[in-house]
Amino acid sequence: MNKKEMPKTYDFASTEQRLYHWWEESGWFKPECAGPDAAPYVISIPPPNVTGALHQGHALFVALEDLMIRHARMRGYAALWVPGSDHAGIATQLQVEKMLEEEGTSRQEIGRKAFLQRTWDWKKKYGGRITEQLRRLGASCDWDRERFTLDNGLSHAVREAFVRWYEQGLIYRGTRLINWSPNLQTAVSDLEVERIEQEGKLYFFKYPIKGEEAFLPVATTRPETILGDTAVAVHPDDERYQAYIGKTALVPMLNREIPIIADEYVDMEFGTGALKLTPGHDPNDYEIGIAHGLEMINILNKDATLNENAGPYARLDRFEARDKLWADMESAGLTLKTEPYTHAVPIAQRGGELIEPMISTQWFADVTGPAQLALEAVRDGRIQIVPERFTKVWEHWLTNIQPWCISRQLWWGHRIPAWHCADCGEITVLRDDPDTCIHCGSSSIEQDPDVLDTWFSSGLWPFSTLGWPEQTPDLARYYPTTMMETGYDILFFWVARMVMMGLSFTGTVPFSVVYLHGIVRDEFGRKMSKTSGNVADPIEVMDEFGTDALRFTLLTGSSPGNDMNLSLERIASNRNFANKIWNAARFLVSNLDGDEPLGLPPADNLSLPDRWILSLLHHLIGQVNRLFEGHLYGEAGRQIVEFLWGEYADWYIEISKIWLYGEDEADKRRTRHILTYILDLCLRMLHPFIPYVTEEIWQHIPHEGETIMYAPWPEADEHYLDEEAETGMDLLMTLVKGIRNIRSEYKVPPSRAIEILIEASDNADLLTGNQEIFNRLANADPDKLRITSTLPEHTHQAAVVAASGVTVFIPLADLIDIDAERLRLRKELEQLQGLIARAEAVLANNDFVEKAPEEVVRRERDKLADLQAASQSIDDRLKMLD
RNA sequence: GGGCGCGUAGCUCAGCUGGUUAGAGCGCACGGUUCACAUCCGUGAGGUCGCGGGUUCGAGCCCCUCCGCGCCCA
Repeated sequence: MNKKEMPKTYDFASTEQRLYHWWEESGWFKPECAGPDAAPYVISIPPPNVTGALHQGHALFVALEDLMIRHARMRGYAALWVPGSDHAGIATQLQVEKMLEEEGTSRQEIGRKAFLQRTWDWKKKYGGRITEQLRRLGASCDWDRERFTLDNGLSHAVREAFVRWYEQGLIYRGTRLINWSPNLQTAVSDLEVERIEQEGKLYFFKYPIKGEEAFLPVATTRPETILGDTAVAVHPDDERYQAYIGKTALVPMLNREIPIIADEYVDMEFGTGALKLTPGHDPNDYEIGIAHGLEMINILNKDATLNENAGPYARLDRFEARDKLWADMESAGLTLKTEPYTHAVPIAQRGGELIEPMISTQWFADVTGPAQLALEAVRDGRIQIVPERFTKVWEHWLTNIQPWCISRQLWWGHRIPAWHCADCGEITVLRDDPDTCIHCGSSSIEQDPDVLDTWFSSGLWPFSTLGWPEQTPDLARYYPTTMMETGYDILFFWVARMVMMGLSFTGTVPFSVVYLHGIVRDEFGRKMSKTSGNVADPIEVMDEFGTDALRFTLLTGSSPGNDMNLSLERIASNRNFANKIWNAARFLVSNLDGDEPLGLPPADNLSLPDRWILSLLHHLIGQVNRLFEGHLYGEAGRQIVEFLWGEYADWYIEISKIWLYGEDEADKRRTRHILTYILDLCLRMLHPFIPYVTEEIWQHIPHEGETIMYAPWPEADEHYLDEEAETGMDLLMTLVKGIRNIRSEYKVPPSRAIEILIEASDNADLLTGNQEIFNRLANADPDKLRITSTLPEHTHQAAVVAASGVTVFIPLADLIDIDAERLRLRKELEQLQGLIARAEAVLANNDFVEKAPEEVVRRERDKLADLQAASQSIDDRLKMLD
């Protein structure tokens, strides 16, 4: 199309938005482009929070998923990438509450209805920000299919899912120990609780025994929970405390009577060996409490002050209560000592404040059955996890699955579709909002105030976004999806739940591959955080270096499942790479003269360098396809760079100038053809990595088709593999590098053309046929380049390069110091002899010759022969100098 | 306590099913304005692949012990 001038430097800033709009407006992100018979390839986006701003984690998943989708598209799949966002209950509600607070009001004050309206307004205003930012990254999502977890369709799916599980008895309302966030005033699931090490104290005190003077020494990290104790436990084998088992203890200060029990859970080594049990406020104690049928006492209010069960300590904050109780116990002579002690305390993943375990009535999902289905799906290979090692984590978590607390005391979210009857106390759960209680017919029913865990709706994402529970055409065509690409940190939160819910509700796995990426850290491996000030904002990075540079860095700098450190230097060098391709294309374009042949170059009449570069290209294509199959995208990208920069630009383009700047039209034509062909295929392979620069360049070079997005993905063609050409070029390149090295070491000015004499023995024809390479790449003086099969004359004052039986003499009468040259050659010889000794030893080993593959043995023999020839040349040369 | 990962050049990292003399980027040293590119080109220095053992004809890669760092689960 436009063969217009290409500027000297690739200008990503003026390119990216233009191309993105063009692609999007052309409808190329839609799977329908591939036609009705194409096999589908589908990815559901991991929905970012509507409240969110773009961070490098988003940039990484977009880079990876866009790579996968673009690759699939080029291979002819009906590639569908479903975008959308997540309502993020807690995060969003917090944002809006903060806004209300600034206005001097609160959600309680304005009420539920007004609050939800405000939140929707807020969502409308800011919710588009994140998707705009995803576009900026080049994400080729089908935006017409964009979804939001709280939109009507998805809410319908949530309702259906809830009702089904309820009907199956998997969802129930129960009173259990849950994680309570006093700050957020809601329950959170086990997964939303983290543990941090905190310095505290271990408090040792006396547990009085009823009717006796004796006491049982006990240690605890949280003395205030003493008020909720319902037993004291000792190990059944603990000789110290045998006499106490079965007796009754008195809760300090309250004098409540509690039993002393024996349980093997107790660690005799820890503390005093006696354990106080607070089943109402400790997960371990809770388990023991259930096993022993202990009473469960809740001593906390929702704001983490103590309640009436704490007697005189009621209404005190938990930490005040701790101090006061301890002081009182001290006065009462019940304390023993305190010791400094570091222990792990539970904190809220969001917010970071201390979580209080407490007994509460909540909605739970018993996912034991679905978990079993999820386990089987991975075991029998219907789902493959990449990297494979994460299957172990999967196994462990799902085999130890706990009930999932799905209710949240929030307003922003899917309200639980359950109605409580004021008359009979029963619960009504229906697909449509009921007017009356289905149990007693009373109309005094009220909907449960709680909403569902955000992950409950995200768990339905792969199918709810396609229309489930309706049997839509999209659901039929694009479900199950193909690939679930996301961070390993949400394997349980999200992936496991999608698999459980997918299998449970749709009867099929929601996707067949789970690809897990790592966390993006700063260049020294620290987690990026605002407080550390080490956040590399993707938007700023894209402004400075371009989207492609960021994408390519994320893609080639990471390997599956591993964290990556992101450095600006690396991004800069990838910006340089984009510019490098740009300039290679610029060179090509400036040497075209209109009517250019496209497609495969003819296999006959090829020069040695032609055959060589085509051979390398097809090796590369084969390699890239193998790597893609194994999801090793980063390695594939790195290998393409190596080829494009290291072989194509550094060698082939330089050599091509021989023909392009020559007189022979056929040579020119052939060279242009090959230059175009190779660049075209490389651009295609790079397009999924760096979509913008590849498209922009592709539009400048001869091509077929409207957009590179739909240019067919390259397949390796074995006919181009040419070992002979590779060997020949290797020799030529080795000699050129050797000559350049001599030039550099002897400080020959780069501009000075030099005399070169080559004793080529068997390779005379090869070298003579390609002698212009020496002129162009080593700046040989064409009039003084001599290639003979026997030793040339006038070689005394010369530096020497030797490889594979070829000896290059560089007569530099004015520059050569014979002693220095001798020294240089001796060093070289020594190195060669080391290698020769090694190769000889390997080949002398009968086991090697017999057991190693023929190919490996042959290569070793060839290597030895080459080394010996080179060594011989140098040895001869040294003798000549003596 | 259980599980997983990492440790390779000064820095940040690759190294796919074990097979030539272990690579890249950045940094460093030296040299470069010839018409693709100084966001560049050429040359070079720099590694006992954490330690020790084992398997193998052959180990950075597989197995075991240990050391250091990190993560997940309890």
